[in-house]
Amino acid sequence: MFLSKLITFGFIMYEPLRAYFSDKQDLSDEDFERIKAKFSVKRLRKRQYLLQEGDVCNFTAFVSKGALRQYLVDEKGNEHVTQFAIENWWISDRESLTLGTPTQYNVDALEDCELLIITKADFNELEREVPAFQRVMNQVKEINAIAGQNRVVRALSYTADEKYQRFVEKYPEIAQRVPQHMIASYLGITPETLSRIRRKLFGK
Amino acid sequence: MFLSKLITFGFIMYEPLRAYFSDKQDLSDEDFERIKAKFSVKRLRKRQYLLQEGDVCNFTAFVSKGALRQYLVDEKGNEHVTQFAIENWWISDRESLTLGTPTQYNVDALEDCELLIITKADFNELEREVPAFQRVMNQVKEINAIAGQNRVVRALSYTADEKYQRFVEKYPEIAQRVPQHMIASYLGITPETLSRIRRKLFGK
DNA sequence: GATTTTTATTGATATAGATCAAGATAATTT
DNA sequence: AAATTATCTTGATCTATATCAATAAAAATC
Repeated sequence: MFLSKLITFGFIMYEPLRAYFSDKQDLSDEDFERIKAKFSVKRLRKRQYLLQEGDVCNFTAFVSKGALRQYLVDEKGNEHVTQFAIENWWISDRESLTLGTPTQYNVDALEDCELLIITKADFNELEREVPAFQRVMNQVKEINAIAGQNRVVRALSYTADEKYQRFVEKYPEIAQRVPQHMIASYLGITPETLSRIRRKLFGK
Repeated sequence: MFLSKLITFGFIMYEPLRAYFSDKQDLSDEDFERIKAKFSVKRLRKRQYLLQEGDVCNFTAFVSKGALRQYLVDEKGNEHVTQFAIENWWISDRESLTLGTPTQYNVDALEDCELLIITKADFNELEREVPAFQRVMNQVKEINAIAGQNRVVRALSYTADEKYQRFVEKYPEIAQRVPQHMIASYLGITPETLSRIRRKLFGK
């Protein structure tokens, strides 16, 4: 029993992170140990917050299991989902993290989650001292920048059903795993409209 | 006459770039010389293209004078402006640049421009070898990532006049300098709608 | 397993913003 | 300076999507 717990915490939990890095960079065991040492395990129950509006975000989280959403509440009280995160995604608020300002977002768990958390200071240290870490994170930032640019284009120029279809193509797993009304919110349309789009697309 | 030309090309042209870097980092003359050596001057007449759909983008441009727009043409033939760039902005297509894929964008000059161009290879070299350059460019990327995230939120949750008002607040100079219908396009609204919004805002 | 709570569907109506069309300015080009 | 081209405005209409309201079904909680 004691052994199995050791295995769980000392090994299994970090496997998705190792796989993630190994996939993108040749990674020595030594480098991975230095990376791993900076991450701590955090479990989150469904509905729990990882971050709440007004907090200063001083961490970045890697999702090793589960699903979360980032959203904000506007002046009229409407929620807008800005991001989803499932296994092998990173979640944080870059604006709050970089500038040290209170975040405008909430991040909560849509399922029970297992996260690997690294503080801002440790993240910066790894970037400076472990080149493999820096290279992988630069890749991630690059990919995110590109995706963000494309997302703006789609948000501004696509109709509601084009947006939904592109979303399903791009993120089929998320499309099945999270509530429809949250996808509607992410796409900037109402749940009723999304329901009608789906009826039209998938026959009766 | 010969002297003045030397001054123009050897010195004046690069001043905006030096000021830009000095403003963000303590910069030795030596570092700036290494940076400067990698940039070449390019002049562009109004309406000329810097980049066209289908090209592979292998450069990044710093605007030392003038104004440009990036836009794409969708399947229905509609133009969508995705970005403006004026003095002290960078313009490129990160997706094409990073992935080596043909760009989906066009970039053209809205006024006569003076640009400082650096190739992808030279850019990467400077990032590796001049830490001050790397730090400044990381800052730029960070700021762009944050701005991009906020832009998505605004695109999805703001009404047409909220979008326009935020744009004018955020980019008052661009708002005055570029044609209205291009701003409309950038905001994802029609020129007619923007005209009506302005009438409402600025009285008769 | 009964009761809340969350999620999805459907219909009726309203509305922000698009589209179409025409004319008026303003800026470029010849 | 005349002619062409680009830009902006205004009105009339249309349409995609929102809003409001009710119900149903599924999931979570007691």
